[in-house]
Amino acid sequence: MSVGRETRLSAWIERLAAHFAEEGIPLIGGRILGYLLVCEPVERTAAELAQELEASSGSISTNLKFLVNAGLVTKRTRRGRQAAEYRVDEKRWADMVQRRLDALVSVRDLTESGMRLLSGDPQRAHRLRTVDQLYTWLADELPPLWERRPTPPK
Amino acid sequence: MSVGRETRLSAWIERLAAHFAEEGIPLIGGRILGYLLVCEPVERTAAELAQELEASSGSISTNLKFLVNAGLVTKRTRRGRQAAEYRVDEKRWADMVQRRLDALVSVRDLTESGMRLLSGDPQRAHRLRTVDQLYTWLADELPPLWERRPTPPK
DNA sequence: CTATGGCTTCAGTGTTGACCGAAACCAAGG
DNA sequence: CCTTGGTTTCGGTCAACACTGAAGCCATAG
Repeated sequence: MSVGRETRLSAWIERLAAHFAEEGIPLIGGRILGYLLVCEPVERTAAELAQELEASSGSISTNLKFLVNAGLVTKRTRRGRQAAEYRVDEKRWADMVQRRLDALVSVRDLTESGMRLLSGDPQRAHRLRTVDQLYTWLADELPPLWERRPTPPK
Repeated sequence: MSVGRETRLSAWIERLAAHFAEEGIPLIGGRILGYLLVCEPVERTAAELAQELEASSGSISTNLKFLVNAGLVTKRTRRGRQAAEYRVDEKRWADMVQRRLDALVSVRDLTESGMRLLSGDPQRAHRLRTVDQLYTWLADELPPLWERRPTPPK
C-alpha cells in the first residue's frame, strides 16, 4: 500500500528542514521554507502555517520575521484582509547561497592580514602561506564564476 | 607606542577563532588552529597550548581530539617523550573547504527529489524548479572548478 | 615496582538558543 | 465604540553544548 503524495512531501519538507538546521537555520524556519516552496496555493497566513506545521504561533512569527529579514520570504498585506500572506521569494535563494560563498572567501582577509604580520619571517609564515594560497585562489575564482551564473528569465 | 608582533598575533588568532566560531567550531578549537598556524616552533604539546591559550587541560584535550579527527591537526608521539606533539596539517585545510562546498552542492539532491515528487504538476513545481536550477548549476560547476585547483608543490 | 609527569575522561556548571503558550497588541467590521 | 480574528511580544521551560577542574589512566624513568 503506497503513501500519498502529500505524505511524501511532508517527509521531504522534514529532510529539507533537517539539512538547513545543520547550517544554523532553526528547524521551524526550515519547515516553513520547505512548505512554502511546494504548497498550493503559494501564499499562506501565519495561522495556516502554524496549523499545517503544528508549531506554536510564537515560533511561526519569530521564524517568519527571520526569513523575511533574510529576503527568502515576502510578506504581503491586503486591504480588507486582516491576515498577512507569506510566500517564498525563490529568486532570492541565490542571495543566501552567495552569502555562504562570501563567508568562505572572506577567510582570505584573515590569512592575508596574518601574512602581513609575518612578513619578514618567510620561514615561520610557511604554514599560513599554504592556507592563504588556497583562499586566494578561491577569492580569485568564485566571484567571477558566480557572475557567470545563468539567471532565470522573466 | 606600538604593540609587539606577538601581541598583534594574539589578536589575529582571536579574530580567526571568532570567524570559525560562527561556522560551528568551538572557540578554543579555533584558537588552537590559529596558534598552531603561526607558532614557532611548529609543534606544541597539549600542556603548552593550555598555558599559552589560558584554557583548561580538558578543553584542550577535547578540541585537539576534534581537530585531529577532522584531519587539520596531526598528533605525533616520540620514544623517550611522554608528551605528544601537535602541529597543523595545513595541506588538509583544503579538505575542510571541500566539505563546505559539498554541503552546498548536496542540497541539489533535495531539490531533485522534490522535483520528482512534483512531476506531473509543473505549475506547482515552479518555485522549486527555480531553486533546483540554481543548485544544479552549482553541482555542475563547483566540482570541476575544485579539481582545477592548484595544489601546492612539494 | 614505584614514582612522576602528562593526557584524557567525566561529572558538574553556566550559557545559549529554540520553542511554547498566554497576554498584549492591532487592524477591520459591525 | 466594541468585537473579532490574527499577529507579535514576552516570560518561562527545556535541551544542547562549551568549558572547567579534579580524578583516573598511561607511559616512561628511576
